[in-house]
Amino acid sequence: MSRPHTWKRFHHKSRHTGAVVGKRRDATLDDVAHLAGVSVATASRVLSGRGPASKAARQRVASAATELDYVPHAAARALATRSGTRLAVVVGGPTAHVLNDPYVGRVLAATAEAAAAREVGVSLHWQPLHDPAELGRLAENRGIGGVILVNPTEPALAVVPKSARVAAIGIGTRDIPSFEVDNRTGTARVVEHLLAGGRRRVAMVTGPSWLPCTGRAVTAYLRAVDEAGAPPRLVPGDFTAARGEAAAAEIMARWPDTDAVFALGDLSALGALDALRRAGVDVPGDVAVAGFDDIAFAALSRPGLTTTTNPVEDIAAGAATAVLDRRRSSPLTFYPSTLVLRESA
Amino acid sequence: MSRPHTWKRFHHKSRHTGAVVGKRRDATLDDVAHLAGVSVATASRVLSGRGPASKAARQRVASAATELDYVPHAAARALATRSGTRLAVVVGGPTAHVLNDPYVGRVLAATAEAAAAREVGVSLHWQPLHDPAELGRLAENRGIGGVILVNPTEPALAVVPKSARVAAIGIGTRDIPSFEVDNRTGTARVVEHLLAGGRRRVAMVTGPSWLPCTGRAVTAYLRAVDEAGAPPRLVPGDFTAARGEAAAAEIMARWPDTDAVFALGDLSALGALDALRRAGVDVPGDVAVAGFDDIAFAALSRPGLTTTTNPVEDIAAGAATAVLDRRRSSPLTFYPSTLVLRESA
DNA sequence: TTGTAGGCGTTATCAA
DNA sequence: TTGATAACGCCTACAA
Repeated sequence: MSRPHTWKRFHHKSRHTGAVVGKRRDATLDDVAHLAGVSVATASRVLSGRGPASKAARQRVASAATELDYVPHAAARALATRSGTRLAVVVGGPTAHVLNDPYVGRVLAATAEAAAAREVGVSLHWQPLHDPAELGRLAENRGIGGVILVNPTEPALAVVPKSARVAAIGIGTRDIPSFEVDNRTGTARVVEHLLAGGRRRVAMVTGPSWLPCTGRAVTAYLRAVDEAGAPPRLVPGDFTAARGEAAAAEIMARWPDTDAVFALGDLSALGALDALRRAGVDVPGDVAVAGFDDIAFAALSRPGLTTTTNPVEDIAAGAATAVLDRRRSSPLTFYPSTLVLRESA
Repeated sequence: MSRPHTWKRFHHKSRHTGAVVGKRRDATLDDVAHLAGVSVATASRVLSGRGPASKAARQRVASAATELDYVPHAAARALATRSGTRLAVVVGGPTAHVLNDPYVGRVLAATAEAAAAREVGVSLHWQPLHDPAELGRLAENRGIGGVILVNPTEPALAVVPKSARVAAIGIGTRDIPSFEVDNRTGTARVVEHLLAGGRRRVAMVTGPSWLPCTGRAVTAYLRAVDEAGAPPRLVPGDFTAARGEAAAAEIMARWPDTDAVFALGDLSALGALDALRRAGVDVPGDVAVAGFDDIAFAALSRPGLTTTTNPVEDIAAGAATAVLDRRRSSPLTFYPSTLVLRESA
């Protein structure tokens, strides 16, 4: 209970008054253990939550820790536990330019917040399509405690070691839990809304074909129009505004009687909307336009863009906490996509 | 040169062929040292770049390291060197909502990329205005190797320990190097462009008053209009589209002969543009509108928004590398703001 | 210029 | 349930 050697008592209550205080050594596990009158081993068990500890010990260690304002040293813990010190966010895409996508920014910010709460950092990486070598190297990196795959491709999923702590957004496998926008339902809602508004010939501008979620949305679209006895009208897209413009022109040339355009991705929808209006088409009078994602500008465009809003931050946070807490989560978690009605449809 | 004990030779060339390989222990400094035939100390000196080492040793260690595909264990290094394992991005603002700002996403993504190259992670934090206590705690956290302050306030700057490795974006001090958009020049360019286009009564919608860069831009605006003999017309703003709308109404009510509106922040500019058009004002015929920042939607709006583009990613990367490399950089680095001409002005 | 050895702060093993 | 003690992988006096 008492130490044979003198112990430099460590105590600094209410340090953070806003003023710059003299730099003092931060509290260490030793400090906590001594203040609580137990061994470091016991203190460690209590604070890390693993291993046995008596009610009494648990109590004393806990109060000692708060008393000393103890914060575990992340690096030391990572070293001892071989757990890695950061969470890698790996984004699949044709070029490194995807890292500048606002969507990636949202995912990264939410991930970083969740990670910060657990004393871990985040790093950002680009995963070239069809070249998963870099991903393998990343997953093996000892500094990396977990990986969040954003829009991975099949080959990328295949190369991730089964041992790694991984979650995915966009598509997963049996071994890799994934956190998804329920864009099947989201798409259905949009198409149903268009049909309910009296539109009978609804065309769809898809997303890039390599993106798994594109397939799910297309399927949902085809099913919805089929059930309504409406003709399927598909045009490939890539989420860009430019492609949306071209797609709209293509649609009106090929099927002049089209009365609604649904684009997977708001940028494409806005591009289509713009192209239609420039061509003298009244939106939503002649043709309704709807998008997907509810980016900030959807509310700012004139007319406002009817679209679907997705809880990207929740999804990213879910994936991050699943990885960080090593939770064995269900292989597939869907987050609801909600229709947002504006003037365009 | 030779070890007394048997050494489990560690060697795994070309592991990363894309296939899932059997998990093998990663190369450690010991492995490198042995392969190079030197002590760990020497290997460490060579690889960390500090301390003396003979040409020969340097050479052998280097090739051994690449041969073994050696990557330093970030946690171990951080532990030994007390350097921290992640970079904190701290964003000042009225509410935690600022963390969802696309601008923050850009900064974070660029920072995370720069950090990833140095085996460190990034975490994201909100700094409430006028309550720097949390910042002090953060700067003391042993896990944090550096701090990047985004739009800090004066009290926040004051509380950062001088010892900490800190850089700022938005405003700095003598001790805290800052990396800035040259929005004085940027503002001048915009106003000059408006004047050159024949506009004589240019109103400005400012940014939030607590933001230091707002002051710089306002000063530049006042100077530019003064030099042209034009009347100063200032209306407070907060970067939001809603405020831009209200500001436009305010401007036209107060100074009906205004022929140009310059808003600090594209969202406000777009809001103003929208309000003007709804009020039957022709843009740019009657009134020109210009913004600042060149957000994605500036190009998508109709008419396209004339604005200024800023190298946010470069700025963030500059701040990050300055902190990570412990570079003693000049106290103030400006990045150019470039005029982007579109239809609105 | 080099090597030996002692931390850095936690966790985990193994007796007690 | 507890407490020594040996890792964990790297850095760095210090001595050679």
